[in-house]
Amino acid sequence: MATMADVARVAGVSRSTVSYVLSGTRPISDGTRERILRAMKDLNYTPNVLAQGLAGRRTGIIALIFPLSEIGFNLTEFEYIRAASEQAREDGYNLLLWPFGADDIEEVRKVVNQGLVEGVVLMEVLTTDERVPFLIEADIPFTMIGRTADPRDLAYVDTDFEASGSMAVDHVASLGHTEIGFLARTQADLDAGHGPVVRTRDAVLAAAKKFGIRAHVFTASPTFPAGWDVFEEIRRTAPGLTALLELNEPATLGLMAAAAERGVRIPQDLSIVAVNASEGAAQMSKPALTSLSPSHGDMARLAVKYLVRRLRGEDYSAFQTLVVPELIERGSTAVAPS
Amino acid sequence: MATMADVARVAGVSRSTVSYVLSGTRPISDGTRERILRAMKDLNYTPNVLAQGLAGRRTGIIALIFPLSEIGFNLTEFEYIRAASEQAREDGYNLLLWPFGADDIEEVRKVVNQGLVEGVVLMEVLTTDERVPFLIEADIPFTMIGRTADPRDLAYVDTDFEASGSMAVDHVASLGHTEIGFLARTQADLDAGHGPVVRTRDAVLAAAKKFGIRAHVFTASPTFPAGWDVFEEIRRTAPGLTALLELNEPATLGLMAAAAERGVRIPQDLSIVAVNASEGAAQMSKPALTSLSPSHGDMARLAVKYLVRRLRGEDYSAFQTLVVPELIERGSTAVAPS
DNA sequence: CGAGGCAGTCGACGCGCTTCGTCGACGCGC
DNA sequence: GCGCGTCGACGAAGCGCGTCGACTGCCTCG
Repeated sequence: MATMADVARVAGVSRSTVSYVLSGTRPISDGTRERILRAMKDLNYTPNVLAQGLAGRRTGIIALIFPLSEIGFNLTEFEYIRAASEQAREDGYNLLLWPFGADDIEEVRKVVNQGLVEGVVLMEVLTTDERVPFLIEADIPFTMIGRTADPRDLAYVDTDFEASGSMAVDHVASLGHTEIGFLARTQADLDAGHGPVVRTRDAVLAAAKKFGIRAHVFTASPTFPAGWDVFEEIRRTAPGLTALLELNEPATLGLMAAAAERGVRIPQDLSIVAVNASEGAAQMSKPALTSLSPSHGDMARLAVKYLVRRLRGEDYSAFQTLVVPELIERGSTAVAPS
Repeated sequence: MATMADVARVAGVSRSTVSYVLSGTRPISDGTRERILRAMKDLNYTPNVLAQGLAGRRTGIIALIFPLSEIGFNLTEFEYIRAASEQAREDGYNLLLWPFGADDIEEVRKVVNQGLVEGVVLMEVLTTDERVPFLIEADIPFTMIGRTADPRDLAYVDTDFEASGSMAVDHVASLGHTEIGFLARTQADLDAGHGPVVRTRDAVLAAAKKFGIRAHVFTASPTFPAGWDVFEEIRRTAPGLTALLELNEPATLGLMAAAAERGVRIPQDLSIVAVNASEGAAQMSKPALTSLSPSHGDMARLAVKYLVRRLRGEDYSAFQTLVVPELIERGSTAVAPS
């Protein structure tokens, strides 16, 4: 591992000169620059990130904080992580993975104080998320995937759940459905103020009211068997229900299996709209689900880009994006049965 | 951000003394230790990782290299990543995510030369994987999830696909099936020497031969529609087939949908065994899949543990684990139809 | 009673890099 | 011909920490 001193010696210049050709902070004549670059090539030189970080302030590392307690399978999370790591690399950053429970905030402070990380991408942001004021107060640059209740001047990328919910209701209303359900995740998620679930539910209920449609809310843990159970619950408590909007793919798959078992046909007897499902997940059933699917990968990439630009000193007050997904009709919605 | 010098000043000792209580390298009297620890608490001191890394040689960072080209959804990968990051944190390490194509090896060298990373966990190892000799030659400590054709003295954790394949065949043979199929992933994966697929296929074919069972190999990309297609292919080219062993959940879901459509009942008309599917994935269908499911999370955790122990200087020649999964009968296998 | 040993502490150097202040050399205008 | 501004390059001072050598008492042993 060659050091900068080696390069300087080989090129016959001082260390600082080498440093300046690397950073471009000061003018260097073409001649010396050439010599230095050649020396770097010859020696197979790569700057030591730690030393750079210590001396300057740039470490080239950003962290992705993701919640570790989630149960059930979650492709969305995976898409976030994969896309974020790819984007980070494309922007010349390393992506550190920090699995934190929403509670151990102090841990975050600790790790940040280590000086390793320049900025942070927060995912699975709650509408009231104590991590946010914490990061602000700690003066750590960050962007969010998701958003708090009032993300005034914070940088974020999120799905427009308000729009999604009302679009979903529009869709089933136009098909003539008059009694619908909304399948959320666990009651705990609702209580915790999980943004996607809460926002979508509220939008669905509001839109339903507007259309004069009866709407029920159901909860289920994101697992296949839970979906099975919730199907029974629906038959029992809302027998007239003909359309279901859902934010819970694993349970929905279970629910569809239960429906098939019971002879309830989809979409003839029951229409289903998947809100915020990834494309892949929406196509993972039979029939494939009519869905509102934003590209979670794109969202994560954008959040990383925002962070990088913020680290470069750009004004980030305008780094706010709400993605309005398109409604894609697949096979799971149809005109309401008479 | 307090520094070590601050702590020393407050505690009324020299910097080196502070350093020694941190590392425990030299004896410190209880009195001074107490004072120093108190000062650290008071100042909210956290050692600067970069400086530690520069001065000593420990950065407390390990990297997880994962392939970025994979298509389709892959819960297994996700489980690896999540579990690895959690384990790393439990062991006091930070986990860096490196999405590398199998080809851009030189990138790895570059990033390693940056001095940031102490060691590497390699996932999705091919039977012939050029990254392995590269890492050996570069003298970078690493462990693998998966293994090369001859992982003689390398540290790895992998599923025992040989055992899995033959157990799967045992199972269907004992149910009286005499013509079976093996559903792999893409032909490209087979050609590339993708360990799980190749090893399982070979084991299945060998076991089938032993039992005098006819065995066909099918390939499909890991997507729902591809499974649909492969079902048709099976009907066409192997109409007598009554059991399918698979290593491709997305396609299997599609295949099952196609089967339902065609009136082929599972398991009465067609038995299915999922090899190496995660528990969650196996339960994500109707009927749930009889499967051989190792815990991918545990495997990743173990790979990280091995790496950490290797970094601590332990002899790693015995860090080799082959996980033999149990066969769990769910609803997708039955006695062969007559 | 003196030599040796050991627990406990300090100072200084170096890890590889950034950056600020400085200086030599050159070209220009008057 | 002299002074001055510019360009290009240099040296040195840190960044926060690990670690080696050395020093100081004090205890032990012969």
